[in-house]
Parts: sequence; C-alpha cells; structure tokens
Amino acid sequence: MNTKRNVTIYDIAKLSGFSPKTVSRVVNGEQNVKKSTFEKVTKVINELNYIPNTYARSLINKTKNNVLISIQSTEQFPIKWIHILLEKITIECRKHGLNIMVEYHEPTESLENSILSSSSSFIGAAVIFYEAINDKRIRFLKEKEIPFIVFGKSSMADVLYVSNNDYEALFNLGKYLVERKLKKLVMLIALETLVNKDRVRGVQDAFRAEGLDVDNIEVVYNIVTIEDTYRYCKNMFTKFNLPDAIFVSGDEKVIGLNRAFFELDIKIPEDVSVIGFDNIPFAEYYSPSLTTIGQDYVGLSKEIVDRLIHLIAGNTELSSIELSTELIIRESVK
Amino acid sequence: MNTKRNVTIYDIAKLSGFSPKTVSRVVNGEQNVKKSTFEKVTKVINELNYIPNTYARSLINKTKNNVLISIQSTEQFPIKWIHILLEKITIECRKHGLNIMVEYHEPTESLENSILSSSSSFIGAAVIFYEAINDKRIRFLKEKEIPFIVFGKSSMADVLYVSNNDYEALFNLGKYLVERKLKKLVMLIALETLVNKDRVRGVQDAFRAEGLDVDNIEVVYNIVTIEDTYRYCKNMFTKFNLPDAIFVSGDEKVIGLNRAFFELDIKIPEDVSVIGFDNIPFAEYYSPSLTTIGQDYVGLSKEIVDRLIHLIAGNTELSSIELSTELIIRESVK
DNA sequence: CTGAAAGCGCTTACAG
DNA sequence: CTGAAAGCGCTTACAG
Repeated sequence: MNTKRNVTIYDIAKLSGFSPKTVSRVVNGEQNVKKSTFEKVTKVINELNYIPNTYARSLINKTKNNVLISIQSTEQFPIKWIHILLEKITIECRKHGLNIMVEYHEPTESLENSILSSSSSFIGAAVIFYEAINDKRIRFLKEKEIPFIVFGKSSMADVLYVSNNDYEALFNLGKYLVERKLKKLVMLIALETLVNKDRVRGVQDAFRAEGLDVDNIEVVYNIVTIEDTYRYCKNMFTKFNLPDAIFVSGDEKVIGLNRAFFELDIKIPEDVSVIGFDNIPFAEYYSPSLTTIGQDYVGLSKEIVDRLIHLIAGNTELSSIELSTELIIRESVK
Repeated sequence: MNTKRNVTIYDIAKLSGFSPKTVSRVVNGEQNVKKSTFEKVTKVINELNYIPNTYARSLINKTKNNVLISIQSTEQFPIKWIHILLEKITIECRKHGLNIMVEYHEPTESLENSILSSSSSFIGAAVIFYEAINDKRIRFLKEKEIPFIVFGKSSMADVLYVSNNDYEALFNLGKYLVERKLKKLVMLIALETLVNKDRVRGVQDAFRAEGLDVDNIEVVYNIVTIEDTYRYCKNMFTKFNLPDAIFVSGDEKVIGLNRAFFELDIKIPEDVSVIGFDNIPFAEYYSPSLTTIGQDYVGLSKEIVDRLIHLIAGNTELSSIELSTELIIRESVK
C-alpha cells in the first residue's frame, strides 16, 4: 500500500529555513519575495519533487474549475461529431484553465455511482449532451444548484442551451432542394426530439414558402443507428420506388444507406439525391462525396465554454444561442 | 459572484441538534447510529440539499480515485476505435468507483497548462495513449512518481503497458493471405511505432514460415490520415498496377482507399483484396464489407482498469499484457 | 520582505 | 450510541 507520506509545504519550510507562508509565496509565484529566498526555496522544492496538494488548495479557493460533461449514451455510440465537438471544447477549456471530466450516462442507469452525484461538490459547472425527457441529471443539477448548460435545445424554458440553428439549416436545405426540382423528400431521423422537430419544421416551411404541399415530405422517426438506416433503406426502397432526395440526420448513418443502395444497385445521385448532417471529416470521401449540413464546431465550443466560465463565476444573466450551419455542396445531390 | 456559503456538516449538526461526528456517521452510512437520530439528521440534510465537500474528504482519504487519460492527439483525430475503447474503460472504471478525466495532448505543446501537471496531486493513476519518443508526459509521471500505464507498447523496459498482440494478429493475417494465394502485399501504415513495427514483423515472419520471400511485402509508412490514404492510393495504383492485397492500419483510413478506388474504377476484391485493423462498427457496412482485425475492446479495458486499481493501491508487482485479436472475414478479401 | 495564527470542511483516534 | 479534539495541507488576513 501507499505508505509513503507526501511532501508538504512544511517539509519545504523546514528544509529551506523559511516559513510555510513564504514557501506558499514561492509556489504561487508571488512577487514580494527576495530573490535569494526564492532560489533557496525553489531548490528544495525541486529536490523533493514537491507538488502542492490540490485538495487543500481547493478547500480554500471556492471556485471550482472542474467541468463535467455528461453524455447520454445511445445505441449509436460512439458518435463521431460528438467527439469532434468534445475535442474543440477541451482545447477551449484548457485555454481558460478549466478541467474537463467526461461521463457517459446510460438513460436506464441510476445516478448513484455517477461522477455527477459522487463528485458534485467538486463540479463548477456541467454540460449535458442530449437532454432526455424528464432528465434525472437535470433534476439533480437543479436541486443541487450546480450551474449547467444543455447542448442541443432544452424543453425547459429556464434551461440555458447552445445549439445549431436546426430550423434555419433545414429551411435552407428545403429551398435548395426545391430549386433543383427535388420535391419528393424522405427524412430519416432519429428520435422525436426538439432538435429533430425543428429540422422537420424547417423543411416544411421552406416547401410551403415555395408553394409546395407538405405532403411531399415523408418523415421517418426512430432511425437511430447505421444498422437502422441500412435496414430501412434495404426494405423500403427499390430502384423503381424512390423519392427525389433522402435526408439522413447524421453523416455516419449515411454509411448504412450507401451499403443498402450498393446492394440494391441504386446509384447516387443519378437515381436519388442524398443529404447528411454534421460534416464529419470523412463524409468528403464517401462515394459519391456527401452533400451535408456542416456544424460550426469551433463556434459552438467557444459559445459553450464562454457560458461555462460565466456560470462558474456566478453570472446568471446568460442567454441561449443557436448557431448557423453551412450547407456543403458535394456530389450526392443531383 | 458566488456569494452563497456552502452548507457544511456544522450547519447540519447545529440544526439537527447532534455533533458533526454523528452527522458524518449518517452521511457515510455507518451502522452504529440510533434509527431516530439517523432520520432526524437525514431530514435536515435533505432540507438543506447538503453535499459533502469532496476536497475536505480527499484531504484526509489519501487514496486518489481520479484517473487521467492522456491522449496524444494526432492529425487523424478523433479516431473511432479510441473512443470505443474509452467508452469501455469508462464503464469499467465506474464499476470500481474511479473517476476519469480525459485530456488531449498536442505533442508540440508544453505540459504547463495540462491537467496532468496542474492537477497531478489529484491523480491516482494515468493512462497514456500513444507513447511518443522521449515522451514529456512519461518523464513527468516518473519524476512525480505517479503510477501509469501505456496503451499500445512502450519503448521503456520499466513501463507497464496493455496492448493488442499486434505481432500475432499480423502473423495470422499473413498466413491467411498466403493460403489464399495473395502473395504480393502492400502495407499502408502510420508512424514507425513499436506497434506498427510489430505488425510488419508479424506478416514478414508468416511469409517466411510459408517459404515466401519477404520482398513480396512492401511497407509504406507515414500514411496517417484518411486523406493520406486517399492520396497514396490515387497516385500510386492503377487498375493494371496492383498488388494482390493491401493492408491498411486502421479501418477508418480504408474510407480514403475506397474513395480512390471508386475514382480509379478498381473493384474490391476482384482487382485487389483489402484488410483493415480495429473492427469499428461501421466497417461491416462498407461496400464491400471490410475484412479486418478486431480489437478485444472489452478485454483490453478490463486489463487496463484492473491495473489502474492495483496501481492506485500501491501495488508494483504488475506485468504488461498483449491481448489476442480476431481476424474477421468479410467481403473485401478474395 | 517575512511569519504566526486561524480557518477551509471534513475524518481519525480516542473517550465515555 | 454519541461527542470533543486534533489534524489533513494549504491560504487568508493580519502584523511587523
């Protein structure tokens, strides 16, 4: 077992011949220390490989620089775009001295052993990925008064969120499709969340704005995984029974569609146009390369981290935001 | 600013009419508390939403249940298989009450603002993904005597690691290819790491064991990203200038190869066989579906977390391990 | 430029 | 079954 006692500020004090307070000054780089003192103390610190105890420090400095990112795992996990965003958030947090802890949370699991509950006194703020209906985590955070933000819209009016502007994104896509005479659209979408409802509304409004009947749009929910997408496409489409275009809510899922259409000898975009969402890096290398709606990963991460910093500082006057996406035109649309 | 003072054990003590020590007993679920006392104290705890202060607790309990996972980011980031493994590790850690912090580390960046250095007193053990040559992180961990393990082999004899058995994996692949008369092999590999050298040695030894000249194998290093793979395949191969098989060290990179061969009108496996590594979930949905070497993600994560637990407990008698992989036969090999 | 004392919020070790 | 005291390793507030 770890019997070795840690080196403390008192050890450094005794060995260097100064008081603990002076050692503390040196450790924290305060200015009012005589140069020779600074050097003597630093020497002892290095010799003993002294590391200040974070717990003791944090017990006094009440600001909690730890951010918990809680990700609701779903069947489709892990998802590429989340990790792209996560990496950007990590980089941004590091710039501002925030530590990140990532936790994957199963919707069915209780919070009992979660970092969220076991380390909650320790967390300055949290980010919730995918708000569930009647989300336990959000109830817990509210109860314990831990500030948090949701990524991707919240059903609760008082909850802060950062999101893509899904409505606008799909409105623009709808207009683009109608311009290209692609009027029969199937949307393959995961769960009936706020984000996804916004996406549907966006296309519908675009069609209406162009004088088209909304019946041209068929919405299929519960297409969550690559396999769901493959199965649906394999079973529901044939070369002679296709819409003009298919929107798949997630570039990764298009892999399942591509596979099904390969088996069915359906050609994209000759037989049907396909559009994704996310713009994950390899969508460009699909055959054909994928037309998709790109998330502004860097912008989103900046908005998220900016809010985290304010939340940790106790600022409550923050507002939610939805960032614009970009329609990226490639080969998969006629 | 956060002016609100936190609720402490003293507040609960005062309001419930018991001593701080008794409140502590209730909070920690100790047995020797009268039922009525337990209930009274619990009531006050709930009313005030009391959360024990983790820092104060940890200041006393010397065991540090925080695990830092430090991932060397590379150009190809984020990489699917790492996140699959990470998720399994997270699940395994949670079972054992370990908290995980994930940090992405740029090789060029200093450690100054890293969680690793700023929170090192706080970390019970670390996992290093991708040991770099003369790795700063490892020097730091050794110096500060923080126990750690490396995923994927270490160049240092005294460093603990958990890895795939890359040699065995590629030896078996080599035998499989030779059996199928696929004798001209190109290997598209990332950096010249120990893992990758083992992979090359494995195929070479298999060829030798089958009486074949090693010159049949062409090894191409520095193919790191999907784009590298695309470029290399597009520039170096034609329909009439192909080996029998191509091994790509990473299923994700095969997306680049697939795209290049789509453009070059090269058919897999008719014109050339292709084999990947990792068995990420969507490799099955490639067209054609990808023959690949599957990592034992669950097994690896169990071995990693098992060692972390021992390291945190101060156990030094641990040994490195290499786990067997599985060759998964699909459509991409003739 | 330096230091002695008190306190952060818990738990350990001891006493009854 | 319950509690008073000391201590974990720092920093704050004050003094000189």
